Amino acid sequence: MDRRPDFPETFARLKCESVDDSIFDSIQDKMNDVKHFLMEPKYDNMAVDSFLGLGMETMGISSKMEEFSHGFDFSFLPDYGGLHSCKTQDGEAGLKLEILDGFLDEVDEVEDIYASHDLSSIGNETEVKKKVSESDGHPYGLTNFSSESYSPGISGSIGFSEWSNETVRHTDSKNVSSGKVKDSLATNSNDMRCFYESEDDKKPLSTFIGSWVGRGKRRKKNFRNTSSSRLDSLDGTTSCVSYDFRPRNGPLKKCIHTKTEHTISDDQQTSSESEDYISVTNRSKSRSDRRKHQRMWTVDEVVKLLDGISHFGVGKWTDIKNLFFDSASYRTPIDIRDKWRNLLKACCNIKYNDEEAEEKRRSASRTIPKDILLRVRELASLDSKSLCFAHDYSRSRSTSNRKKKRS
DNA sequence: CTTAGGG
DNA sequence: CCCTAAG
Repeated sequence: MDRRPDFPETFARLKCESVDDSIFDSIQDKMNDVKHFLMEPKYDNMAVDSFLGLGMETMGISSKMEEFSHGFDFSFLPDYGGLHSCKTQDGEAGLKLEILDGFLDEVDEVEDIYASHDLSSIGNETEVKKKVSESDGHPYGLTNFSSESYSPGISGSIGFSEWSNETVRHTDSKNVSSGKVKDSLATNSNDMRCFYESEDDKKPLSTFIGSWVGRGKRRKKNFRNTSSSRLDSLDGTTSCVSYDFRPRNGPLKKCIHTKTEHTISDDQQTSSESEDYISVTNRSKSRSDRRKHQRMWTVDEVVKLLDGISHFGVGKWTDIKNLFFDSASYRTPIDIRDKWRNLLKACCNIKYNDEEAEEKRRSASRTIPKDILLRVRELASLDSKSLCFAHDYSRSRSTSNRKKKRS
């Protein structure tokens, strides 16, 4: 055996490092060597062996595990058992691959955080997506061309082709492969569904918060009748401090305040105590509490919404949700309907161009691309109810303007 | 259960 | 985003 003198130190150092994330960091270089194996399922065992062997061949060391592991304690690998069990059993190998996938997913999610944190940096987002699709071998390339790329297939018959051309620019016109894959995309609803599912994860940061706090329980009816109301909606099992990172003009400080108080009180307060807590803080937290679970709508989501409306029509919110937001469990049909309503309002602000609308456009609808607003208007013009709403909305707003001016 | 409307 | 009423 031809062990190099520095070899023990290498692993001694490795062992000394804390278990949580540093192990992965240490072996990440080695992982690059075997990355291509991870992409090919048929190399599962090889991949795991190479991964756990830490590229011994390249270090000039025998690849025999028995020899290699002699004298070294690999128990620092959390839950992995010894190396012996790792290398032979398929089930365990699968487990390791899952763990690896988990790591990669984490990388993916973190990058998504950065990507979606700022809507204006869509260019960066596509960059990130490219990187991810390169690094994990998952067909993430699908996300590189946005839903606009096939929207002519659905909405073209209604005449939004200029919209489609317009918006491709917003997402990923740079992607070289985009056109090629786009051609291979059939536009029937089945393929469309797959596409949207793969396109799911443009997650704003609060997505993860949402998945922690569990939207399902929140939807429980009559939960207000329970003694501790929403404080118990987390079921006392939360160990994560929820935090809302979405960009906002409002009092973020206040928001954090109430949330940390919640997490403190969740575990220990009895129901009567929390009742007192509610009565004390009800007034102060009522506003922020109401929108605690708010999640920013990404441009892509709005596009999906518009595609859905042009596909099913206004009012078919459940259908739109099922087909276009199936993977986005946090968007209920009601949420989608509300977003459409808000889009109509934003539309009115442009349509009726008075001073206040100008003001509002700068603040509220500033983040909405103009082509989206154009498309909203076109869709609204096809729907009588939307037209009524827009008309009523603008009228009520102008009357309130008049009242303001008189006083 | 789904949608519409108000908050 | 939440709640409620109506179909």
